[in-house]
Amino acid sequence: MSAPALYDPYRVCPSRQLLDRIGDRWTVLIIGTLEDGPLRFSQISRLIDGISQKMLTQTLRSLEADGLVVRTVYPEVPPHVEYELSALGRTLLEPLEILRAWAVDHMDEVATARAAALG
Amino acid sequence: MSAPALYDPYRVCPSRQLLDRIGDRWTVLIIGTLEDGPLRFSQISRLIDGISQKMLTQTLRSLEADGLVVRTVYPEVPPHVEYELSALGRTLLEPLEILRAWAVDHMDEVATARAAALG
DNA sequence: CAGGATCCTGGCGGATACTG
DNA sequence: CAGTATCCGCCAGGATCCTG
Repeated sequence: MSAPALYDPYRVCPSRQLLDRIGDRWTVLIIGTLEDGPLRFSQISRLIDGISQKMLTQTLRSLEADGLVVRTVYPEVPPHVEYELSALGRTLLEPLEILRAWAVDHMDEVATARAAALG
Repeated sequence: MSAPALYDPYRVCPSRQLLDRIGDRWTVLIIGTLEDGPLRFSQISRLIDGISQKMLTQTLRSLEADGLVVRTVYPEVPPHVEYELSALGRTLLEPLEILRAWAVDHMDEVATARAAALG
């Protein structure tokens, strides 16, 4: 790193970081499950069919590091860990809902266009 | 494909497709450049510093196939091709702006949390 | 000018096995 | 229960060269 990068996408606009955050395959799904309250690791795992435990752990850790999710460990045997949205994380729910609404309203048009593009 | 996939993320919720669409590194940036009107290939290329010509072509083709962008070829020499947002594409601007607003308002908190997570 | 075709690499993410 | 550790396939995406 002799010189600063001429092009650092993370400095172009702050929304780039957000898009990286929510663009991955699991983040939004996990946030969705936590919308109604705290859940345990195994509960999230069961709610999101198809997620590997590696990716669940990894994404939860990342969400925690970003301050979007709070992780609470109850010192019991067997272990009991709960995850819940932080105040910051909850502020993200509304933008995501708006995005979801757009998808519900327009993704059939996208699907139609895509199908037409093939024919 | 002897049996249908038990877990097809594309059927879980329509917003998954949208997130795949806008989650990649270039889609939103390209849509952003087209917000104020049609542009030529080389103009977009110059506005988005760091994009390879392969990814620009590929993403534009994909946006066109999804009906979000309209591609117009003017039969001239040298070639003249313009890209602009479709009506459908323009409806996506508002949700994206809301997301961008969230990023502007809160990404510093995320950055702070992330920094604290390291120490 | 606006791409098409190729080669190549990093790292996302799945599978599996093991642990306190 | 809630993870950690390891191996590995796949492909998004960059670099490069070529063309109508």
